[in-house]
Amino acid sequence: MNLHSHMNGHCDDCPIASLVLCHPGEGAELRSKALREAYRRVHEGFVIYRQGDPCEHFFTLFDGWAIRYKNMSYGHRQILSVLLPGDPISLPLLRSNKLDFSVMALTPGALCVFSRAAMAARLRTDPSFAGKLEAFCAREGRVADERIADLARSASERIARFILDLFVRLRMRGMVADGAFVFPLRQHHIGDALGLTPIHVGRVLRQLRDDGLIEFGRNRLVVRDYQGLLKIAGATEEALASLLDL
Amino acid sequence: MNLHSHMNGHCDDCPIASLVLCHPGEGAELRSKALREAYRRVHEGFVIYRQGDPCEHFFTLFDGWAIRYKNMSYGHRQILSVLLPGDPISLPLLRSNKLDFSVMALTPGALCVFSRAAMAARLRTDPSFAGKLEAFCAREGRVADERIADLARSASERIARFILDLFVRLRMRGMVADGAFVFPLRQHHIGDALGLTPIHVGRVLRQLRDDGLIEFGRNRLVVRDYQGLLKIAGATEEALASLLDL
DNA sequence: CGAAGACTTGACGGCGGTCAACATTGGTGG
DNA sequence: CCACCAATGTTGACCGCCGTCAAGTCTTCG
Repeated sequence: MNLHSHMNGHCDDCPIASLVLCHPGEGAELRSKALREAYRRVHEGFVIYRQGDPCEHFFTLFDGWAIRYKNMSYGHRQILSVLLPGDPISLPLLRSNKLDFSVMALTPGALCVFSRAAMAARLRTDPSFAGKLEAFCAREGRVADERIADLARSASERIARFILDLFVRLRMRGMVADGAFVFPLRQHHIGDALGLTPIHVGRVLRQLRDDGLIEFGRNRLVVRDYQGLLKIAGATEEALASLLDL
Repeated sequence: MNLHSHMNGHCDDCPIASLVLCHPGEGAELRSKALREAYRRVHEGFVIYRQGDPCEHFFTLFDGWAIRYKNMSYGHRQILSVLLPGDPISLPLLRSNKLDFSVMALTPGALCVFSRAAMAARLRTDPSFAGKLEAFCAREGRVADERIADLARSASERIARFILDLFVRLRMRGMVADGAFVFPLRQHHIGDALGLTPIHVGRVLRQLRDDGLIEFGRNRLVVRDYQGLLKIAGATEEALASLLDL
């Protein structure tokens, strides 16, 4: 069975229901509130949303990887977060039709598309949805605070954390097998996310590989020594996990 | 008239009503929803909330400066944001009774204290309050994204931005006269906020002063060349202002 | 007057940025 | 099948921003 069979299905059958904000919930009454307007495949490099454009839709990334980024003064771009299957493209889209950042697909993938107006209406009438939205907002706040704390961390701490964050989030989604997962990011993406040059990212990754902590090849990364990475990151397993709780 | 006369007043008479989340709004019906349970003065250094403690209250900082910070591995602390009069101590307190950071008063000040349960109830029954909360959340998200973008900025860019942010926020509150404002932060606070050492903060501040962009003395800072600071920060006046829109 | 805290200054060193050359890979068209 | 090119990653040399350490000044406060 292909993931994309979801295209024709109802939200009730969503294979990642437990991860997403948009799931209508249990019960016949709620089921009628499955508001998905469209299922849309996107190709690698597709700009899902462009900074400043008006937009009347809300999206959940159903499949593939995406980045949320800002264009900075003189060409540089800052990656604000990496989006994985199940992540909302942007919670603020529920309230505003314009955003301060862009979102781009990094791999072929798929979106579930909702009407902003319908989501706003559901927010008013469905208390459990409102509560879920609050939980998602709170989590985004915790994650953002941790990124701000990166300001005082060294390159290797930032990179170890970055890898661990993706590792844990992918593991929640069942996308890790024996420490290994698909890894479509280039070194310049890691640099753009962490404020480092791709060259220095390469140096640190090489060091981590030489020390036996990770392995990587084309489009693939393996976490070989989880505890060792945690130590370099200056983090604990519990701290990492609680960041992502809802 | 002393600011603290608010202690005895009703939220209707709040002098910073336009800035705050907690204001009950217009009309007799809404006025009855002024939920403030207490007005509490705090001294310099008072820990308003300690990371991880359970808490059944929600707070608005009514007067004074405060910092929101995390204790990091080995003694260092990361300042996540500087709170000014009118700012909520923490929006996530509306949903969770435990937070991942602490909040401390930097100067003598005052809090308006609310019951979390009562605020949650108001959130369910008052759509305009829910909308206002969404707006505050969205703004915090924009501000956090800008801090994350600091990862790729130099020390002087970060510091210029930091000063401009405080300048604009204080000006909104009528706390700037002729470019000058009270500035209770020490250099080590700026360092803890931006991931720099206090020594290097001192170097950059001295440079900014020597170039005629700012002046500073004990507990006071003057923005002498707003445009020059904007240029160093790599920002525009509009970008700074729109960050803070509601 | 003594002590603690904040700021300044100078010397030194390392982390990470910059630049250039080169290897490798994958995609495209001949 | 091969030539070509673009994108990615690797390596090495060099350097500058910023961290570290230490000494000294000034203010504030007990």
